Amino acid sequence: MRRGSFRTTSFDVAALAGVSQSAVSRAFTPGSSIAEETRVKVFEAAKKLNYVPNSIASSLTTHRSNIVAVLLGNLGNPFYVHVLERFSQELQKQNRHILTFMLGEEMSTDSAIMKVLQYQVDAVVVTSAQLSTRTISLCHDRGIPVVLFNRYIPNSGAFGVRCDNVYGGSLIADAFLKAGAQSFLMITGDPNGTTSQDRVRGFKERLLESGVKRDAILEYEGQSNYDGAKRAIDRFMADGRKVPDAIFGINDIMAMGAMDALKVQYDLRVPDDVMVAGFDDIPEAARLPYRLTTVRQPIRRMVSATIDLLHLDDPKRPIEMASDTPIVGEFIWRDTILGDMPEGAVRSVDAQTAG
Amino acid sequence: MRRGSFRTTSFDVAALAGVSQSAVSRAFTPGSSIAEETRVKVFEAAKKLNYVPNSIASSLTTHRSNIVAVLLGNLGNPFYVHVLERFSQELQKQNRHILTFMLGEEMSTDSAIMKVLQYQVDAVVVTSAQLSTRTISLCHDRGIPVVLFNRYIPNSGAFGVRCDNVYGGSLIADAFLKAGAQSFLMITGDPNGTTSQDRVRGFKERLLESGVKRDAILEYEGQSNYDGAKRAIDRFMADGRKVPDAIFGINDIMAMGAMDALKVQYDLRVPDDVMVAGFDDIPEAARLPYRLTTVRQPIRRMVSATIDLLHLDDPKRPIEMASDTPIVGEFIWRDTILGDMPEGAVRSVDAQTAG
DNA sequence: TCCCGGAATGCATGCGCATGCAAACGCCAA
DNA sequence: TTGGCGTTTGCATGCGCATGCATTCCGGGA
Repeated sequence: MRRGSFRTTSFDVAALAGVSQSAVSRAFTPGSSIAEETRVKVFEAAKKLNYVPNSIASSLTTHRSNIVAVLLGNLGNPFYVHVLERFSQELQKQNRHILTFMLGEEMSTDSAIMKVLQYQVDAVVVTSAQLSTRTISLCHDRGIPVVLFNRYIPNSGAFGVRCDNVYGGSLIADAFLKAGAQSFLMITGDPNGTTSQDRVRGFKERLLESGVKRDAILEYEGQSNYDGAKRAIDRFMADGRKVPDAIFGINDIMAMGAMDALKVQYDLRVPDDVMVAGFDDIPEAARLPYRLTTVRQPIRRMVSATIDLLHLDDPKRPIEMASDTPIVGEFIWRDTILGDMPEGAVRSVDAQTAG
Repeated sequence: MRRGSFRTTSFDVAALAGVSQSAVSRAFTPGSSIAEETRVKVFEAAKKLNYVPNSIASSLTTHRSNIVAVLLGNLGNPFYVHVLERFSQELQKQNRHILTFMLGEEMSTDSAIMKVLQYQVDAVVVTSAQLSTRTISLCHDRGIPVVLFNRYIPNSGAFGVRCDNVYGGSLIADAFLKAGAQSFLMITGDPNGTTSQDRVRGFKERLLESGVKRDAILEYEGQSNYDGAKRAIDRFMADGRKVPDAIFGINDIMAMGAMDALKVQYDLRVPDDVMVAGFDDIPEAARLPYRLTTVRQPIRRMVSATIDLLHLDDPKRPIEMASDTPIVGEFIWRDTILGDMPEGAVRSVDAQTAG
């Protein structure tokens, strides 16, 4: 525990530079009142001693940690991997960093939030997870903004950033209808997630509106990942159902799982034997064997919007209820639906850039 | 800034419980000397006030943050996504959490390490990134263990946890040879990474030993992700090369990219027209359209070994040089190499469990 | 020459908790 | 009843830095 070699503090630097500890602190604090000359002296001394300011100590006085907690529920869906990557890049630009919490059997959302409070993070982003309203107010009481990414909690007063899933679902329905589909299968994910619910609703309602009969629309549920979709298709086939004209995978990774199962196991051609569409436009959906028609969730814009809502630069601002205006996603036309591109769609050869 | 409602401290709890602040602190510190009765009183008061201990303040005195920094270079390779997930789960079991650093153009490894030092993390795990030996000793000087995951730095005195990549490469070579391949293409990744280098070396040396002529082994380099491999194949084809008997993708995601390009763009059948193998055994490699023959990196074991090396529970222990014994991976036999399974291989229908 | 104002600096203190030390307490044996 | 020991408790202090306030310094204007 020798001082000086083991744990260098601002006092050590101050001594070497011949200034006070406050000066050292000021030298490392942008915008504080210090002469350029002094700053240079301090930096030189700091360099000699390999001094790095201790942000733990700094957080204790400033009440800012420059850490944002991100709760992740399902990295089995690459969408959230791209989201995480994007968040990290954006925040790092602002000299902020991410404390990750992987939710799962061993870590519920609420227990994660308790950890989050301990760590005095500046804000919390929640993706693919349920959250109780009580938990949210626990954060708000401490002045910690919480933003829900890609979901919302009805009647909770807490909103978030998301894509217009209902509208997106209806776009897929339109495209299938235009291509002449008459029987439909939805492969859905977590039934408690508003994301899946809304997409289903938008899709189904549009079909029904257009005169499709209720029993021409089937719904199979699976875990929200590749294998979940594959298994849903297996169950569908095992039930002896007739192959539908069109399958809507509630998200791209599930659409991909379904598509592979159909092609490899059941020897069906896409889109000739069965059409497929997904949702998200993850970069993987643009890959050669898929070329999946989908609705793009604009990751970059959504992440930026989320970070804006965090008010990281303006912590004293009271936490407001974000306006609940979903972002409208683009319809991305690729190769898994027959016929011509509908009006308003985008023909996309390339993947959405995640990086 | 009203006290009590806005920022509840151990003093507030102490007051309500009718004990001293120390008692509150002890109540929340496992193993400290406190009567059960007192602990209960404290917990009750804490609950009433929604008190959560401030781990920033606690870290300041204990010099332990229970945070581990993980530097990630390339989430474009799902291998590292699975690794991150696994690390997070393992550490969360120990009540520790991950501060992520995404390396890239805007964040070099060395600048990430500077941040890491600021945050007083308990340890650092580095994946898919170069690291200067000076940087490593900067951490060691502060008593922060650094473990390299899946790479090593020759002659640096710093080791890490990795798979025996040379041996793994030779296993692939053997399998190709046994299947009668005579011409070979390697799709390689980052030429500075020891991982890619070692796999290439093991593969190539075994081929040369077995009498394959040097000009029957080609090497095309690409970015270490799906598209990088696809583009490498495109270049290979554009160069007018004859399709080789066997292609070794230096990791699974590149093998998958290569395979898709071959099948979809060049209408080749795998393994009939060209055999393919990868490395890692990411869960994606087991998917239906790939069924990729590969060498498994045992993620769970590797992550556990890494965490052990961190000595998180025993911080005073001097940082030792880890023994540089690479873990031997299993050869996973699936469908992308012709003929029979070589001795010692494992026939694997299922994916490696990442979770 | 003197005075005033702004910039730069240092001093002292507090952020919230952990912990060494001493005091207080309870219990049992003598 | 008393002494002694082990267990609990509280007090006081420090972790490393940020910051309000007082002080010093310096230059320019009168």
